[in-house]
Amino acid sequence: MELDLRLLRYFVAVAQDLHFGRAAARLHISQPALSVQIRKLEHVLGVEVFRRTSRHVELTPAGQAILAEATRTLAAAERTMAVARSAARGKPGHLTVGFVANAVAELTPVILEEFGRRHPHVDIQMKQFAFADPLAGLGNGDADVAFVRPPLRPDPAIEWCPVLDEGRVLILSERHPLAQYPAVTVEMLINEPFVARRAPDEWRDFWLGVDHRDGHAVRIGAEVSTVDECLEAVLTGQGIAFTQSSSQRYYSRPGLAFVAVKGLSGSTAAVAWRRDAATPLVNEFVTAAQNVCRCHNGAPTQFPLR
Amino acid sequence: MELDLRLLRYFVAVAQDLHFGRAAARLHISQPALSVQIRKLEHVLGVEVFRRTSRHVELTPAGQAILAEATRTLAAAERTMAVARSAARGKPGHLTVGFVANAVAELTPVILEEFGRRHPHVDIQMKQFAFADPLAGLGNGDADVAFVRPPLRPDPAIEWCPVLDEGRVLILSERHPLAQYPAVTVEMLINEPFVARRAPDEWRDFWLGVDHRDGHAVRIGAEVSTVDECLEAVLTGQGIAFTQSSSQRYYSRPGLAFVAVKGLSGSTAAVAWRRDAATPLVNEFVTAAQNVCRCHNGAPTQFPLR
DNA sequence: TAAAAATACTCCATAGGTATTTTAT
DNA sequence: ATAAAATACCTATGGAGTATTTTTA
Repeated sequence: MELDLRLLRYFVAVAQDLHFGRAAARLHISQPALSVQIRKLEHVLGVEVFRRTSRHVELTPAGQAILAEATRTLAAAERTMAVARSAARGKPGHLTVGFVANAVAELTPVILEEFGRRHPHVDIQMKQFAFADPLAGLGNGDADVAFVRPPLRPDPAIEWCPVLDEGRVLILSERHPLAQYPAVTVEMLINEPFVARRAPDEWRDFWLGVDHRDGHAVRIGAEVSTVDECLEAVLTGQGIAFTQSSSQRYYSRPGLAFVAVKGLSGSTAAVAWRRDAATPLVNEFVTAAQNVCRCHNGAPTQFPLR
Repeated sequence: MELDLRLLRYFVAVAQDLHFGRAAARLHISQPALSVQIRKLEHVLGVEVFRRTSRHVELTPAGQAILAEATRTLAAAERTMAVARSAARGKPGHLTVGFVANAVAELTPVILEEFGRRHPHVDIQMKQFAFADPLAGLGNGDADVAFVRPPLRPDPAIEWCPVLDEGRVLILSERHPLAQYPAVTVEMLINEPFVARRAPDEWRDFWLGVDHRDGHAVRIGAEVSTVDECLEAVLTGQGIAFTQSSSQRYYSRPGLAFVAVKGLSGSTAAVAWRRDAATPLVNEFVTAAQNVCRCHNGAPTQFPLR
């Protein structure tokens, strides 16, 4: 019997949820169908990948090792599709650029244009990633290069260089009492419920402003995975949140208010890449990003807080 | 519709043969089934991958770009299977070691033992490659590290370090008149038919001794892809061939004679790896190879011609 | 005109659905 | 007692086979 990608997709889904029913729902198939396919995968691979009871599902050690490879394989397949799409558009080259939220804001199109001028034959695919993956696909090869925002878990395989420094501001419903203030302090927000980003700890904590709370625990009003979910939660009054100041220009919408926060440290946006996948194209892209950033008021670029 | 590995396997097979009928035979399916599946792949990818008439099949530019990615994807899948097999044997680590012919001869088991002593949790899979791939799987990720034999086409992604130097000798049928000589010169072989290895030019030419023929063309008696095919061709008198002298100890068999060749340059065996996939395990393996090679009469090890 | 790819059809293996049972907390 | 995974059984999509037609060098 032969391995096929469907089995790997199903495996990864279950590994993420550790729950057959929810994974099945996410895959748009029934739970029994998923159970059967996972058993088939285990037969093909010759190992149990999950240890499961009716109450608990967990990866076996073998499953953990296989998960890493399965993820890479699926990324390679994704890449094959991406290259095909590019080729279909008559572009022999291809570069997938990962990003989170609004990438490097106004600099994004400038960098793409700069790169495109030098490499007209390369098709660029911008691919957005949820907060859960602050490395924007660099971790498993889903992206060749990415616009990310530190803090990132230190990883010797990943290299990055800052492109843009900007402040952080508070977003809240315009009906919230604090929305009237021209500026607030973090102390004034200690007891406010926050919208938390579902992300690795260092990232989640940074955006909750944990370093500025003097050890006070955070009240969590909602958990979100994407920018739009975050704004939705803020608009419906489930909580408030910090965001990079460029959000004012990218995500402004009726009912949403932005307020300056005194003393709050800023956010850096950076271009990042894998050391072990630094192809000439990737290097060129990084160079383009650096050039653009140097042209805009020194390096890295600073946008005024409006 | 979703991509699946079967389509990629079929695609790669046709791309190799550029002939639907022969590829289908190699895949153990019928020619119409293969035609249908390739069309399905083209539909999934959204591009024509082959330009074909009833007389000619060739890759389109898109097909070429996609072929490279498809190969990588299949290699990743292979690797997933390999890791699963290792995990099934209770080994959390995995390393695929590519090699051609008899690798680094007597040093091979010594290196494996040395590495195994330091990394008992790692499962090593030795994988042999035909002459067509002198990089022994390093090119597309089929191997993590490999025992190869220069000359290799210069490739900035590949690094290697010599492990073993040995002479080259002549192999021929023992019924061949020259088999009686204690030694011969290349001049004596100018008009002899040779068994040629199906391999990239630089490799093929090296093993035909082209550099020692003063521009004289080589008569080709047979073309072969593997060591055993080569020996078979030599035994049946289709031609003679040069080989590394350790072949005498690894491939000696009834009817086969080995004769020294005066003035013929030697062959170097080396350990090689990809710069962009130099994981700690790979580095450790290379180190083990270097240590072993240093322990055996200086570096690289020299075996006497017997 | 001959070799090879494409089409037309038939069949069956298997992915996936629904209904139900088993199991562990 | 109950949530969740496994089993049983059924349906239908589509992969592969054989026979045939179309195409081009």
